[in-house]
Amino acid sequence: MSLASLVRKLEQFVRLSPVDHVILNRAATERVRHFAPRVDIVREGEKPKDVHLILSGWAYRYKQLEDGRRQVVSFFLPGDICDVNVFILREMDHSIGTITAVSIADLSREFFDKVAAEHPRIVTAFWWETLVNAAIQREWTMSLGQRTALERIAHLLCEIWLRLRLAGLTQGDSCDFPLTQGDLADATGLSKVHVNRTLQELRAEGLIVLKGKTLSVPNLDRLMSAGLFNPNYLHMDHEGRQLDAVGTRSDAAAG
Amino acid sequence: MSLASLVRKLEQFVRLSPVDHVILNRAATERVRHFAPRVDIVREGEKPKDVHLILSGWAYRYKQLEDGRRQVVSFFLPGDICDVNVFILREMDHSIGTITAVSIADLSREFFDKVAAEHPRIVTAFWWETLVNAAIQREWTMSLGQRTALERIAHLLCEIWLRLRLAGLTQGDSCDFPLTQGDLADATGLSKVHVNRTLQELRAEGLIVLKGKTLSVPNLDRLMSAGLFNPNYLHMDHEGRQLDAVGTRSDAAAG
DNA sequence: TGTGCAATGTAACATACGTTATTGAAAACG
DNA sequence: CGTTTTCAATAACGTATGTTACATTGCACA
Repeated sequence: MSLASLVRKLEQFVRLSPVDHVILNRAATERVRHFAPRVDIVREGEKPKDVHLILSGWAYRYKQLEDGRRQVVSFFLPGDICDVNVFILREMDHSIGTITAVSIADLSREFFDKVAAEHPRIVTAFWWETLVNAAIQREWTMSLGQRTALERIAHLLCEIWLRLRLAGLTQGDSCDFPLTQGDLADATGLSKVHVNRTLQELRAEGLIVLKGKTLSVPNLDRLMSAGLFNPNYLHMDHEGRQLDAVGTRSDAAAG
Repeated sequence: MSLASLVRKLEQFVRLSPVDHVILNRAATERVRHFAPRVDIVREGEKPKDVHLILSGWAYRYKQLEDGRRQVVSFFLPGDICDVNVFILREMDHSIGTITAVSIADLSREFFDKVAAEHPRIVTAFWWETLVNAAIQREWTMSLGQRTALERIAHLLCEIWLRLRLAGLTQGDSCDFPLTQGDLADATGLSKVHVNRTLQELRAEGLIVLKGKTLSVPNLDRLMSAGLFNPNYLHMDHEGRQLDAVGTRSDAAAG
């Protein structure tokens, strides 16, 4: 399936060899599972067994308090890897659930060990993925702590937009957008009502067109400035790719 | 200096060999730098060169918006490692500044390459550190998105308390606490005034004693329940220690 | 041993956002 | 193909937290 999104994304950063492609391809086709929308893939408290690669569909990571308050802490889009090396932890501290129908490939510990030993470029690529995810999480901290409701939502939409584009999943100025206002509320720490108000405001200013399950962004720059969005934290920089060199040395720390 | 805190922390999780100790010891003494309080170690936009190991003192990671709004996104305590492998990124997406006087050891890319090739247990230990830091960042997202002011501050104090204790830096029920109310405000996304109000409230309920630069926690359980604190995300579990090295299943035990 | 500046403490007032409730329009479903 | 459920929209009202302002304490350093 859409292993393409993963490869496309990783190759933004590190050039992968034909052998690397074969390895990734095998990883992505060996143990595939399918899930319905709005279903849990992994639950807090479970022992993490595999790492999950999202082949298609959207999912999220969330945490919940005893009294039911719930926070979405990240979104997974096609091509995303859930948590490289989680299996070294004893138990999950959060849950992962699907938004749409989702296909995932399970990557075993053995896969990672083998990759670590034999495919340094993939290791580097996975480290990049890990570091970017950490940066995204920091940016969410920033959003929740400092940005207003309008800025938060604009910022989140920009982030999703750029990530989808990197994965090759935007068409012109629009994209699939399966999140409900409730999802946005749980992700931004706002109430559903206020998310609604804020979306109206974004619409009124012509920053977004959001109807059904489709989002259009007529002018990304304007949306970015509404969200005080600085894309540096996504580390998408093509120029940075003198890091091809990275792969040729006996490479960066392993997994 | 207090390389002890790092080793103590890592050995909670992975047993390190005598050789591993030597390696870490060398890393921690070769290139040491000292900084005054309230000074930047690294600035957003710079090219990351080394990884930093905090030998002594407190520091924080923060991000800033153009208009000056500022968010502390994490704290570094003695024994913490800043960002394993950051040097694969082209530029920093945040800054790191000191709170107290700080000593750090700079760990080079070459160090990581060598460790990756020859010291799998250290690699595992560093992965653990990386995964725990990611979990902490998620928990902050949760706090900022869902917890009330009182819960947020109580939660943060519990986290710092447990991390200090793991590093061997608590004395009985009290510890050094160099954060100002302004720091707490920037970390919790609250105003200084409201942090002050909230600290008064925590004091009034006997949950904390905070005076000068010393914090006492007379009853950790009560503070934890005020903050809806569940320590699972810190992954301090000793039982999980049947992990010696990635891929190498073997004995439990440890010092 | 003052003197100055940063940190803490309080009060009065302002507001962005939450809560509850109701309605209509889409989807999902049997 | 009607029925049920979910999702979106909007309004009225409530509150946790922000803002501004100023007084007090503590501590670095001359």
